[in-house]
Amino acid sequence: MKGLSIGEVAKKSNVNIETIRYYERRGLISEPPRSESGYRIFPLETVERIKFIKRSQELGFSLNEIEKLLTITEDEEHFDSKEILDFTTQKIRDIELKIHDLEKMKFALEDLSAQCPGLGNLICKCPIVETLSKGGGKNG
Amino acid sequence: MKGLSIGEVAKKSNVNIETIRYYERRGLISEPPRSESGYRIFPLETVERIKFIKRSQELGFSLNEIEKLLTITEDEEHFDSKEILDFTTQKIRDIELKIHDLEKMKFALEDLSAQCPGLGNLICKCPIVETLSKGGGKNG
DNA sequence: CTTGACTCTGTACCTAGATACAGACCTTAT
DNA sequence: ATAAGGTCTGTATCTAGGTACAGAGTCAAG
Repeated sequence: MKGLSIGEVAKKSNVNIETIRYYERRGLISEPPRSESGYRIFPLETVERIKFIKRSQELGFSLNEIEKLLTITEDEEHFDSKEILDFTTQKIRDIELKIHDLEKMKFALEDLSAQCPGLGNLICKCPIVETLSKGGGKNG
Repeated sequence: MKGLSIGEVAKKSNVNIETIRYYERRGLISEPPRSESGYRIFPLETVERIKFIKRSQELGFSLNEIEKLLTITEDEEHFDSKEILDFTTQKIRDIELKIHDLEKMKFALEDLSAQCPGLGNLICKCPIVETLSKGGGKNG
């Protein structure tokens, strides 16, 4: 049999079987061909696609955003250069802001661990909260 | 009156009033002092704290993670240098991976928009999916 | 001294994103 | 040829993170 069963895809991409069916229902992955008996037969790329979806969620994107990202880069049907350009431009900006704020968090944590170099019971007060308070994110 | 009413905090931090009470219940913000009549009186920093929480969510952290982040940087009670160091080290690594993957997504989107320079109906197929497929994230 | 806007507590409800069955049907190793 | 284990559809349930009342008290302006 060429292709993967739903169980194999689940194992390889490290998600629940039901999640795969759920993504199919939502249109995040396309309906795969079926075997004689009606079993789904997934192409290998499905695993990468699901990993991409999962990782994108961890980066703070919703399934709706991810769907948009995926269709805009793949769907040649209602291809519209202007729309793609607007979308990608906005998304790139979003991503830059995310990177920017993550870097601020990272620096704050580095400061924190630098100030607590395993010395025991030293008190260190390094409020991380301020890190995101000026510039960068939507809440500037 | 020194301090902010819950409505003022909601407006300034751009969240629903109920969200603030919810965060208080969850312990993400500490219980504020009350007026004679029982109204909450929030210190100004609460606004920054809530913005931090909201932004952190957009960066892919759960409220549990955010709570940990906040308490570890502020709580001097059960201060434990080893614990802080372990936590920050891990969190810094997480953040670096996020930045890494966001940069890959960004480059993919830049390629995409570079290939579709507003020319109309050109077909461009630049699957973003592959961008996160090797190295970096938890799913390698 | 009342009218409209806020706030209080408590409880119910909502959305996104899964997960978990139930009951029936394949498949495969013994 | 049968029992264990995978899969099917359809529906119900669950968690996280809020939101929305209801009913009662509070405050500020006219």
